Amino acid sequence: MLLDVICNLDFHFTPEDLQTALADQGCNMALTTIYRNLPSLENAGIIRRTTFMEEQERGASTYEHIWGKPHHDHLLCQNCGQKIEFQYDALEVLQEEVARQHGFTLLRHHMELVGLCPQCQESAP
Amino acid sequence: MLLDVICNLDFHFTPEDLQTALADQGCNMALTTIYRNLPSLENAGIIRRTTFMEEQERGASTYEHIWGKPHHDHLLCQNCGQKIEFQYDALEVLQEEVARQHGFTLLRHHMELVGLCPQCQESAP
DNA sequence: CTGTTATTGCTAATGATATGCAATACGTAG
DNA sequence: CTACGTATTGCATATCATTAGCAATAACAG
Repeated sequence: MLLDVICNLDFHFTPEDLQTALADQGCNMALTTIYRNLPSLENAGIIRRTTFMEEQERGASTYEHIWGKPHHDHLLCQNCGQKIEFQYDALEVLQEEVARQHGFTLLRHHMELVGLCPQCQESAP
Repeated sequence: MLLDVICNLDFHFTPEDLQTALADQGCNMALTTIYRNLPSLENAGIIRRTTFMEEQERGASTYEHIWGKPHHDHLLCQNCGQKIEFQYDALEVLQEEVARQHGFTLLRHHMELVGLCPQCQESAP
């Protein structure tokens, strides 16, 4: 049930969002239970915790489902909060390069680009 | 006093680290006060909050002082927790490029590369 | 059907951070 | 130097996300 709801959510969600979505499906699950299950789903590679530095002051952490999706990072509008997924291989290559320069083996990364989306540039220039 | 201690700390610190460091200097400051002052220092561009996705589960957020230092990102060893600062302009250029492709004006970014440092590669291969 | 184990919900603990408020330090005008 | 208004502090307490304890229930094997 939890899995099903997660896979039908299109974007970033908090544990509470999940609870609401579950309730909408007629399934009343305690928040505790959700919190207890999220780590398993994360380890299983079904969801990923994506807390944005930019928003993390106060508020629950967010997740997104990544099952079957290719790796991506996010572009975030500081004004409207809109999040855009992108994939840019050249960036990944350069990150590898940086790691190599320091003798590191790169395992993963967290990257978040913060700016103004086209609409917000117009409305607040 | 707070400022002085911060500038003498070489690396990432939590609010509690600050309290300890202050106490070492004979200055007993309540944690509350430290929490109240950190945002000002952050707005003033003296410190920057650098919570690592990789470590954030449980535990206080960390800051680093950036006053007078050039922009940099971090390479983090997942095994020993060692943090290395780096600067790699080509990466920044590509980030700009990604933003442009999506019509965004890039304001800043948060990037954290996670891997294994040279020492930890040997000891845990 | 019955005993065993895993999962749930509820309530209460935890830990980081924020807030209310009274006490104190500070800065300035006289 | 002194009196007063403002800003800063400490303390105790609140808040909020997350976790842990535990008893009740569901799932499941024999």
